[in-house]
Amino acid sequence: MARPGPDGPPLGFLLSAVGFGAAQRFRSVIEPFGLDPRQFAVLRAVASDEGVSQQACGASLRVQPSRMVALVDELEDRGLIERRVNPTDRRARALHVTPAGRRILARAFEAVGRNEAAVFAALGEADRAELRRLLYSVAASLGLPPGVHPGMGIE
Amino acid sequence: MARPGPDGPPLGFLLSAVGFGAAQRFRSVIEPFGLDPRQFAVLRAVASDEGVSQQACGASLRVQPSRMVALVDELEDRGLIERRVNPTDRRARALHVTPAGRRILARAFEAVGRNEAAVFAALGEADRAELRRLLYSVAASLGLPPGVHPGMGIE
DNA sequence: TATTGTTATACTCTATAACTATA
DNA sequence: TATAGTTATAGAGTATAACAATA
Repeated sequence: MARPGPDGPPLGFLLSAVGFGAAQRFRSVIEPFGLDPRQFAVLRAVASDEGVSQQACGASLRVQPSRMVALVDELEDRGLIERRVNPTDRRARALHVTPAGRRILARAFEAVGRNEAAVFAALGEADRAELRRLLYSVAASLGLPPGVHPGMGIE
Repeated sequence: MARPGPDGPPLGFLLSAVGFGAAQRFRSVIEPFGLDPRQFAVLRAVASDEGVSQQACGASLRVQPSRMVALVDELEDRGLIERRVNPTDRRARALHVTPAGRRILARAFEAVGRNEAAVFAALGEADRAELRRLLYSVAASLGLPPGVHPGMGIE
């Protein structure tokens, strides 16, 4: 919400509102798989870095250690990831995705991909590239770290 | 967070992350004035519709009635808005911005405008218009109501 | 009987800091 | 002494539903 103008709401307001809408949509798309955005992020991070420690995983996602515990607890209780002992450091837990976790993740990815296609269906190839370029520019201007979604637990 | 690709994160993820970053920035810009985004929205809405009832204001912003009470309480305690009696319906409160409220709002608007200019400084006039057009397209695709920021209290 | 504003309650989410076991 | 993980506790924020006054 910001200064109103003759040509619609301010760009920052529009950007924030559309981004929020996209996040809401994403949440609803993965909800049928029993995942919320943070759980999805952890599952995806562990899948792409098997054996990562709990706190290292949290650090890359900007999630606090004490929140990682509950997050990993839920995923482990549902049999989607495992805590294994790290032979070189017995304080740390090596996180691994189970076969069931991979199946859920793959199906969720498909649903997310279908949703992306639907949301940006009205835009042609050139428009999507243009939107990506413009968003990167704004991200840089805002000082956002690349590849990290803010608001996951640490600011 | 969604399907990773060779040309960076998925557009939906990027959009959500940048939108969140813009919202965070907005929050930090108005924070020195003692306002959070919802208070700013209420103040702005009342300023542009003097005498509006509390629940009508909440409905236009998608804020629940019981939250409007606390929200208006705070603004009233700080002398920024007033609850007056509505002569035609004594159940309703007519909301009005006080002179002090107008001063705060004007100064906050200035700060928000300066921030907008800074955030989009790297984009030329044509790029801003393009970004606006693309965001409108996505907003329509997401089914977002125009002029309303989701996440203020009712989905 | 419906509506405006209000309050009370219970619930979720979160940060903080203390604790353990290892290093 | 420092670190990985865990747990406990207290606080903020919220939705829900009940309530009083008025329509």
